[in-house]
Amino acid sequence: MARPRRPLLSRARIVAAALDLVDAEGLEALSTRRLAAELGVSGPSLYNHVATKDDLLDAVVDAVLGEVDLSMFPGPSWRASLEAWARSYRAALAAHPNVVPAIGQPRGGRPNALRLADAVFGGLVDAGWPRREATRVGALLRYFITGSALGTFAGGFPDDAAVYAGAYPRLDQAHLLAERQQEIDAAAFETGLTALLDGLELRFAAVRA
Amino acid sequence: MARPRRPLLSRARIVAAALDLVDAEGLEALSTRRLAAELGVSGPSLYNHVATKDDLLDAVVDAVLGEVDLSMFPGPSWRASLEAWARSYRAALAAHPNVVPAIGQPRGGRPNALRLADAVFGGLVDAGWPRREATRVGALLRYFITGSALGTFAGGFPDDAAVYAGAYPRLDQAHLLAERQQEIDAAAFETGLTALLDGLELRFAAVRA
DNA sequence: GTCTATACGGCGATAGAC
DNA sequence: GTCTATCGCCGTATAGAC
Repeated sequence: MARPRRPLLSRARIVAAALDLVDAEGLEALSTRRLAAELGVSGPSLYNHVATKDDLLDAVVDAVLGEVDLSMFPGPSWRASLEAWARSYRAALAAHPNVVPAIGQPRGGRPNALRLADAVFGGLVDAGWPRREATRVGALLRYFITGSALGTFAGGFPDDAAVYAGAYPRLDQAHLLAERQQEIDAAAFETGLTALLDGLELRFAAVRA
Repeated sequence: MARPRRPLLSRARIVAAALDLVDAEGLEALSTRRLAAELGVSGPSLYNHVATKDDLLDAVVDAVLGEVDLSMFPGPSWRASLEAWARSYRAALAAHPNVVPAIGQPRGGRPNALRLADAVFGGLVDAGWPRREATRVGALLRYFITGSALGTFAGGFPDDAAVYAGAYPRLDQAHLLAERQQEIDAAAFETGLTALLDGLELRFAAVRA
């Protein structure tokens, strides 16, 4: 084959297939040859639509960010909007746990990351937050949400807690069991989100006074 | 050369050299061949002391966690201890920014991660937090700190903000400049830490009542 | 402009000699 | 516990067919 009458590939199709592959088999399974095979095409063909593998990975991450619901902005209460957004953000990452480790290697050029920032910033400013404060609040919530996703979905303690018995006197076995980790993470996210929003309410009052 | 009379390598020496290499040239520069060359040895020799490259990377991350100061536990005030710990944690990550993206791929087996968890959990319990709450508080603070490090040290928006002019109506140019990002991140960390601790004080009062 | 085939250098990891 | 040799995979550059 040479040039087909209609293109077999497109950036969108490549990114979608890459996300499917990562979801199904993990980040390690994403190689250009493997992905090309999945698309019924030869390896180097991808490079007509994608600059490098890092570029592709960035696009995959951005596709996940594109699933974050932003319909809560604008809303009647900045607190309620932020809370809904945080849960929606976390849910999008939870839907693609294998992608989560890749959020650690950003290279810029993620349109949906900016779309998120724009919506949150705008919502906060409309609710009366000073612009500089709104920037910080958006960033700090993102820190908490992505950090939580990383802690939660990217693995953690090994299953065999007995190895550590005695070495860490304050931790009991419950902390070290992988099965327990999931419920700890869910509860920690909820507790942290509430604490963060409570603290931000205090700040909002102080900053408007 | 065959077997030397005294070992040329040790796990500790390998991990230290790997951390130096990553600090100096970034994560991508860390290959078994390159690291071996740095140690004056042949590539496969490393495998006598390290199981896989992932094992090595885990050990490098754990070495950074080993630099986190924990002397604030136990302390007179859980809030002050937590605040000092958060800053010390962030400082350790800031000292090794190139390692930060690797915290997203944990595989377990990081003794210093458990050492941190043990100290924080113990400090909170001693201060009167119920055990289940203390577990969550330790986790949620870790989320915020690591998420913040990732957002801060692992790169972000591209330098050329003009590209995005108009597409994201609520963001002004200040958000998009890389130089601004550092001060935004520092301020967001401080704001978030204060909000989190304020919110946790409310929770502490409620939980003890 | 979009595909194919081929090729290069580097990678993580193993096998076996000393 | 180190060496050398080697394997199979990787990202991707290049050249050519249509």
